[in-house]
Amino acid sequence: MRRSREDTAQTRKKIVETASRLFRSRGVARVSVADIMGALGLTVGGFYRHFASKDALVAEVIEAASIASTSRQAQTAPGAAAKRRAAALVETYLSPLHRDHPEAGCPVASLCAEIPHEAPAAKEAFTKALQRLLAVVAEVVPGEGAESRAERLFIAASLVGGLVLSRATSDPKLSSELLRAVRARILGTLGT
Amino acid sequence: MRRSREDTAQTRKKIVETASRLFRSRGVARVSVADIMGALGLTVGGFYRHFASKDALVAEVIEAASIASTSRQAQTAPGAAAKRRAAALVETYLSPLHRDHPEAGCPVASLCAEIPHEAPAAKEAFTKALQRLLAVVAEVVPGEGAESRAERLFIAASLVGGLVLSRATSDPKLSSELLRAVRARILGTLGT
DNA sequence: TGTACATCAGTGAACGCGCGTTCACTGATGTAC
DNA sequence: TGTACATCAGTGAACGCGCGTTCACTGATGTAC
Repeated sequence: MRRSREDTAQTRKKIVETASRLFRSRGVARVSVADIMGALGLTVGGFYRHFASKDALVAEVIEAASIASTSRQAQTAPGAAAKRRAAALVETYLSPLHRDHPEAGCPVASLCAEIPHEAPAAKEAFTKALQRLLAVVAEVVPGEGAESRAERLFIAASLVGGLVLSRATSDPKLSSELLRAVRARILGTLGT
Repeated sequence: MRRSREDTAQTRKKIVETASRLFRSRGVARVSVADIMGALGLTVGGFYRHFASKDALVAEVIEAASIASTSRQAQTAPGAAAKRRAAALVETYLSPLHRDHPEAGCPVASLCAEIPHEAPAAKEAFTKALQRLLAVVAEVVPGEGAESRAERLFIAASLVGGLVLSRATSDPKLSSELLRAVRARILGTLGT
């Protein structure tokens, strides 16, 4: 039966949040619309009152997860100097906690290899998510020139590459070694 | 009807090669057994004369693709000095050609984000593939100490991260910018 | 403010479809004598 | 070397299953008077 406007808005929000966690932990292709609705105690049919298709949800989820995770990151140690905050960013991003909890982590890292096979809307949402990640890095590695820009692109690539590889490795020793090495080297690059 | 031993061996080899291309370009979850057999002009049923399951094929494909792509890389400029060869490796790995042709490229980069959701055998095959990639980097960035090891892990993470992000971006300018920046920075790290 | 009615969030069953896997069957290949 | 037979690579249809999406239906909510 019909629900109140607040209930409707809340259901929509819950669908996005649940899908966001599921997509990041299990991948877009491995999570069905029924999985998402089932996790909320709802049935599949109702999904289409909120979204035109699964593809539409994917694009919205990427944006929501990206905004949530970058704004969380941007709030870390707001008063501190750039270098100190850079160290905090790198240590958080390449932590065992982040590695072991993709469902609450950076969507750029968890979805990057799946994106080339997704619908155009998802690719565009991902590109914006990557730009948001670059903006977070920019708050911590400021500078106007091409050199600073290149440094930020490099740091973003190293962060994502380090995290993704540490997650994919079945050897726990190699996995922590990767996190440690990439952390240390990025901080070295920054002269910290 | 029954085929000769050579025919049988060749069919098996073709299944692995075709799956290898398809998995790298479209992802494991998005390629069906029927897709692979169909691409060879065969029917699905015959697949199970060669492999116990799709999972078994995935593990074998990761190994085969990894061996093929690292041995190709190891043969580049065999006589040259390490630094020269390092530059060649970085430029090949982070080239627009490699970005635009995942089906013939590094399986570590094309499969890394899908691996956490695959069967254990695939995860182990991937870990070995990553170790092979590290061995290729080691030929070009030699050294015994923990520092050299950390440098190689960092380079591998940057290479994979740079390639994966350049592939996932729908903005062509950002994509080439990423390749260029990561290339330049890795070469800078190596003092080239 | 009270009432009659239109709206629409969510249900639950159904749709066509493609998936991984199985299986009885075929006939050329390989082998034992 | 020649022959009789067992083997098995590949066929094609079928299996149960889960997918994304649709739809007639329900009844509480929102709205128009």
